[in-house]
Amino acid sequence: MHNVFEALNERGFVKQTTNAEQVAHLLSEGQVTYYVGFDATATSLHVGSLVPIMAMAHLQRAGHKPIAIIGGGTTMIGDPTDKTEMRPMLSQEQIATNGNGILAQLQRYLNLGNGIADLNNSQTTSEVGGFLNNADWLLSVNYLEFLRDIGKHFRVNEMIRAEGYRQRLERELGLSFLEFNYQLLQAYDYLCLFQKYGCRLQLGGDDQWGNILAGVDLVRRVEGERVHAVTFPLLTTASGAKMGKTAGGAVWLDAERTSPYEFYQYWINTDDRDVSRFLAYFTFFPMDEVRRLGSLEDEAIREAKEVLAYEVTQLAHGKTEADKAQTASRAAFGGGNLDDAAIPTSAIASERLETGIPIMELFHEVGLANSRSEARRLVQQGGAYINEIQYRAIDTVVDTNLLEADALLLRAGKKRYRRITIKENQL
RNA sequence: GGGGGUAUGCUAGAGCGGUCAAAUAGGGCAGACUGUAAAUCUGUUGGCUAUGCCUACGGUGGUUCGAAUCCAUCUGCCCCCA
Repeated sequence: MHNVFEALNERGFVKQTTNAEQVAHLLSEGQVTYYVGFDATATSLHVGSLVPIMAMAHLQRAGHKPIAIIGGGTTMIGDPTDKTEMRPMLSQEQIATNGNGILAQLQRYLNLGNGIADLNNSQTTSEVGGFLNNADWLLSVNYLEFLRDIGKHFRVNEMIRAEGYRQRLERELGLSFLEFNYQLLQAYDYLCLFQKYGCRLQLGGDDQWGNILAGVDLVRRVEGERVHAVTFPLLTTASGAKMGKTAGGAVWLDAERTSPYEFYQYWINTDDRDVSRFLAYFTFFPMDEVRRLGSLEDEAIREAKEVLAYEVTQLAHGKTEADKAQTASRAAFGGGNLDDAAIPTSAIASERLETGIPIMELFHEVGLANSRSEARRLVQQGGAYINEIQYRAIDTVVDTNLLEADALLLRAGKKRYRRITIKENQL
């Protein structure tokens, strides 16, 4: 086994470790079971989760065994690190549903075994990996036992020294007892995973460092064993924005929420300064290649962006979708024709077009504007195009005269396209 | 348990009882310039059947010709004391 830890480090995945040498040693000695926790608040992960996912994938490729857990139990509490708001409490069914969606996405990158998608019955992991819900062990926890067996290992004065909590306290934000306990539960997860599956390495975002360390300590105190932790740097784009956020909200891995085309576009629009980092994180290219692409400058860097976008899209959605997205993208921005483009399409009843649809209404209806007023502004400001012809009159009515090959190509601003097809009269 | 403070649009944050759909900044969107980048400049940024109408300034109820602005009460959050 070559040294995966070095590889991860080189790619920028490592922010903090319990002890770099020991972690490297551990990973070079034999198969290591490692785990990462994922948020189960939605049915889909978004691109922010790609960092842990890719790190897990690198480790699995090196022969180690991944366990992904979703926080069915911890979601019911709310993580204090998420300072802005308490996470919504979700029902167990909801979490299970979300979990299934998330598992499907993880499986594109990892082999988590099979037969464990059923979260009601997830207490097993296969040879290659596993997917667990921490509700399995947290829900049955007895408060008094928990205090006695787990709680006694935590020192409050130590806990409040942790950055996350300290900030909360110093900035006078307040911290509920409920939130305060989050750390114990997360630590308990690690202990359970160590006991049942021999898990010896936990990975997570750097904001989780305190919680993860608590788990490391707990295992040492209860079992007298040394387990490890590695955190990832928290990604922001060069312009300071949170990774994976765009105007339309988060960039999801689910094709239903974020189409492969939009997904591709997100990566194409990467800030120049981020290209090389992102190639290291989000593709499997050897570092030599990453460095080569990352060193491109000025216009040539678009080549690197295209490679990045294609690769990431292919990983998330498969080759077919990636090809389609790339073709569509090239056509839309390279001047080619758009006929076979994978541009989001909406259908409109033919009779409505015969009557004529006010342009504002059309743009609003297909989702290129959030309201008619917004559509009106779009038109007035010269951002509305139909078949690449700009329309600035708000009283424009779209009817069958504008059809080209039985379709309309709408464009809002420079980048957002929507194809309109005709739907025959409804039955 | 007692006392005090605060609650505004996506966010932060102004706001004399009328001229407040609400200053300003950030963010978003559009335009110009570009490389589908960044930076910069300009415009715009609640909704609608649109020179007017509706909904909004934590909830409810009052005072008033008129309230985001005053009063009462409820709720949330914060601070001090216990």
